[in-house]
Amino acid sequence: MTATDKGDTDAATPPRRASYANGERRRTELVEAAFRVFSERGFQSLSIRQIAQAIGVSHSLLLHHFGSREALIEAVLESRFERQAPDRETLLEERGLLDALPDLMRQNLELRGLIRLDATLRAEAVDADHPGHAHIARHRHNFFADVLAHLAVEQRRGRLRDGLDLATTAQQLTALVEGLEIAWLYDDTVDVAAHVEAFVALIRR
Amino acid sequence: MTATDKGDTDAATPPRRASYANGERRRTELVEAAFRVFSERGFQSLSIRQIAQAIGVSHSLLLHHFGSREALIEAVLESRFERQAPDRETLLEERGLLDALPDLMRQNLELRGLIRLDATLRAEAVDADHPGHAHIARHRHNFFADVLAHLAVEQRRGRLRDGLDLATTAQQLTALVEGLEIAWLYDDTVDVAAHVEAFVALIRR
DNA sequence: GTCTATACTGTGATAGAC
DNA sequence: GTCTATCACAGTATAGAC
Repeated sequence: MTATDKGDTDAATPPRRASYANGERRRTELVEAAFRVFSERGFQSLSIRQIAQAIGVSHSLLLHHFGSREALIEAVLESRFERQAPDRETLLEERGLLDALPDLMRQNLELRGLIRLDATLRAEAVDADHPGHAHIARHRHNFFADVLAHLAVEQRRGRLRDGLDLATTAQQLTALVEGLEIAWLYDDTVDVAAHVEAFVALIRR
Repeated sequence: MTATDKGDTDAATPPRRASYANGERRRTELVEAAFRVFSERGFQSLSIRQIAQAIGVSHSLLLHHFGSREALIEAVLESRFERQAPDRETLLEERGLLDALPDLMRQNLELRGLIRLDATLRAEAVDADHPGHAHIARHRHNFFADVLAHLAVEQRRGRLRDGLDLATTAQQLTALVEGLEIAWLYDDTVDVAAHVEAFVALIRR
């Protein structure tokens, strides 16, 4: 990450591990470069040639490493989720999803391009034959399952309203989060976190 | 429509109104044909050439009448909203938005392709320079304003929970509707109408 | 392994013939 | 009004340079 990385074996010549080919390293670099481009400019309107130009390589190189434009986008998405994962887990365990969610969303909204990417891909990948369909569907399902599990915990602790249908509530919360992202993209004065908080207050007893 | 077009002073064949050209008629036919295609197959994956083929005309003809693929899509969307408008107004006035909304959504979901079109366009037109941006933004804003107005009425009648922030609630309901459409597109067992109903119950006293 | 040049097909759009 | 070229650009695939 940092340019000042002196420990270890540091060198002008890249250190290689046995099992990882250099290709892996280069690929990661390209993913991060593309990540930066996407965060600023989104990806929807960018051709693979434009992306390559912004990074400073030929478009053929990107194709060589990723195989297709979609695969490149997927790789960037994947890295994005991984990057976020550690914080996410900590927050969830310490404070519970319902309380941590607003902060999690506040944090996400710092990367406008990425939110746009999520939202666009989500809508676009609805078709089962879209290249990113499986990836997005899995991600959505995992989020839904997380919400449902956390709701169950909250209910067991008696912190939810009586008579609440958990599956319904989980579905509502998922839809709310996704819908609010769109609303925020159209008007960034929309306070996503506050709306999520208000919903949580609504289902608490 | 007419192949026999000699001169408009004398020719008795097609009765024309002064301001409406025949082109208007043809355009409407094409919109309806495209509407049928979109309803079944969506539009995301269809090129303008494929749309033209499904209708049985050349792709240039569509371009001639609409100017661009986006404009064609917009025209179809527009006709769709107009088609729905009368029912909508009646329902809203008779029963109030909060109660009518679930039925309205049930009705909409009969046209899967159109819902997909709405959802996709909404995400895609987030960019201010997207051709459909103004159209979608206006439509979203109108819906939000409608919801807000109806909530105010409900509140005045004392039918809402105490201490509810109407702007927040309106934003939540809008996001919920849009988010649930996405959820339903990924899994059509999701009961959109029921979830909306449950949310309404949550904010009622 | 890393990278570029180039060619192939399909896209949205335009110009002009009938 | 409608169609047939034709355009520049897209994503992709391949061959080959270092």
